[in-house]
Amino acid sequence: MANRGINKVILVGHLGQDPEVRYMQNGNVVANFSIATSESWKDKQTNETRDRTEWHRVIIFGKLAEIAGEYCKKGSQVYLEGQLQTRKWQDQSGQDRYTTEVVINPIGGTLQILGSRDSDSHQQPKPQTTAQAQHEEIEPDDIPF
Amino acid sequence: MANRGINKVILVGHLGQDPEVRYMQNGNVVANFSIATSESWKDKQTNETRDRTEWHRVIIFGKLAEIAGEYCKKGSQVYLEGQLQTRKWQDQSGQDRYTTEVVINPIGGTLQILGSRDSDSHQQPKPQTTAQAQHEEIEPDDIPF
Amino acid sequence: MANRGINKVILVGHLGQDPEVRYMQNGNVVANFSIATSESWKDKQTNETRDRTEWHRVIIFGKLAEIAGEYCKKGSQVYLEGQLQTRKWQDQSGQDRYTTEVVINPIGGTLQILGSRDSDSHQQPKPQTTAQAQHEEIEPDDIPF
Amino acid sequence: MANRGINKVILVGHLGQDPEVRYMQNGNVVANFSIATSESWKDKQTNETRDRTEWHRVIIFGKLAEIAGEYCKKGSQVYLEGQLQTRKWQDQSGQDRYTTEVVINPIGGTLQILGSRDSDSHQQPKPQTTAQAQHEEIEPDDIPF
DNA sequence: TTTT
DNA sequence: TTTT
Repeated sequence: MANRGINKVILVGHLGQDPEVRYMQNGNVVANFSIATSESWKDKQTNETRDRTEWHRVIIFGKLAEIAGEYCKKGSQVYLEGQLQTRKWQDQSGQDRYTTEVVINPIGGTLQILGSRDSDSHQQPKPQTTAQAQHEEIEPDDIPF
Repeated sequence: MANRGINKVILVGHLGQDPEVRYMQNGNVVANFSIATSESWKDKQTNETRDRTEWHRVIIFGKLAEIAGEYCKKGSQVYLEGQLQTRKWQDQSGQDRYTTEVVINPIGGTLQILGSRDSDSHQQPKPQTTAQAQHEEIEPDDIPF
Repeated sequence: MANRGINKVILVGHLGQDPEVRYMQNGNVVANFSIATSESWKDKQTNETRDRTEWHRVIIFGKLAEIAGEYCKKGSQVYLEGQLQTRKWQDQSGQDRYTTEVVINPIGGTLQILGSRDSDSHQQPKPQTTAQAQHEEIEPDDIPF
Repeated sequence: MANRGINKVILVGHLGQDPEVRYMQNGNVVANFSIATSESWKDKQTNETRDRTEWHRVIIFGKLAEIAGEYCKKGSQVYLEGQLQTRKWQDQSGQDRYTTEVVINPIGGTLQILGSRDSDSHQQPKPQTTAQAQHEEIEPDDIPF
């Protein structure tokens, strides 16, 4: 458990679709989704406003995957902390291909659902959906949000 | 402009009060507020749920201070990136005192207002208030949120 | 174990003194030290190079405290990840005082010793001393650096 | 210049090769290299120590690219902060391919060369080579490391 | 002093 | 595919 180096990704963005959750034979849970981060800037040459959206493939393991499955949906804004991982696979023609994903593990990873508070009127309080868990050993009744 | 070391703070929390904005004689703008971050956990000994809220003093300079003044208010949820700075001052009795603050400078600092989207019903879209600027040289009309 | 908000500090700097390590009656270990982060910049008015060093009080719990005690010393360069915590105490005159520290807990916290490689000549490779542990449950023989 | 979302990568690792630096016709500078981050852990099933090295493609623009070209080399340990970007390209057969890179821009990006201090003997202090620049507008003589 |  |  000694590491050499830091491999950390921090994203705040919106989910492009509902998470896909799979329950493994060994009890593990895995969730997948993509989230978008956008930036816009004014092009100094043309004086036009330009825009770029980046999509990030996110894969979550363990308790946070369950939380994602239950509380995140298409359009949810989340804060997450994970690490970069590039996976090798073969396409139909047998060629090597690589896909880079942001992996959120129970240890060191974080997921929080943001927002949930009506920003203009506070008259209608809603159930808070901000959530976080950082550890596999959490008991289900530990998730009070 | 060469640095030795990294001094970085990342916070997501809610403002405890409206930002206090001051316009300096030299045109600089400074904004102050405090934000709360909370964590709760189950005490393994007593089996009780416990809770701790941490308050952080935030001071913002430049364009981001103006944005804070205009778009942040008490209760707003924000993402911010700044650095730790401990300031020495004298109390009434002349004794040295120290206060640690999170300073957000135009270069390297970030402020984004989160949320603004109704998390349950998407029927009534609201004006987006998520915002960021990272650079002093931004023209006012560059802030489109 | 649900949290509201993110409270994260990332520092890279050098220790100002050897860590002070205390072993508690309950078996817990706590280490303290300060680390310096410096930045220098050219003052645009005076055209002089200016310099500022910031000192951060760090407190470490658990296995990472032991690692700090054994492998960090005055002058060591470290990467660390912790959270801000402001502690209230009373001075001799009974007045409330506050001290802000960077707390590194076994869960979510990180400590890595940097360097160890001669940056000028690569002829004499040295044993790598970069290290990290993020979890209390680490067995002692798991720390191979 | 308003952004929606946070896209941030923090890496500490060693360069796999000397940086490749290209000077563009318009005066821009671009540097490329890969850096490795490693983690090891004990497999709980087999009780064996396992190891995984992740390689990250890094691309740097502007002044930091020049710094990388001059001061980084194969084996250098660096701290860097950038953002994820996935680039689409066509392979020889015309098929779409995607490559994810960590992009370090002058604004918001950071590069620091770590180490430079002999970790075992402190008798012979060496010139500090830790360095950082965060801004395009830096004059060459601003880089004192 | 926030938020749920 | 998100969000404003």
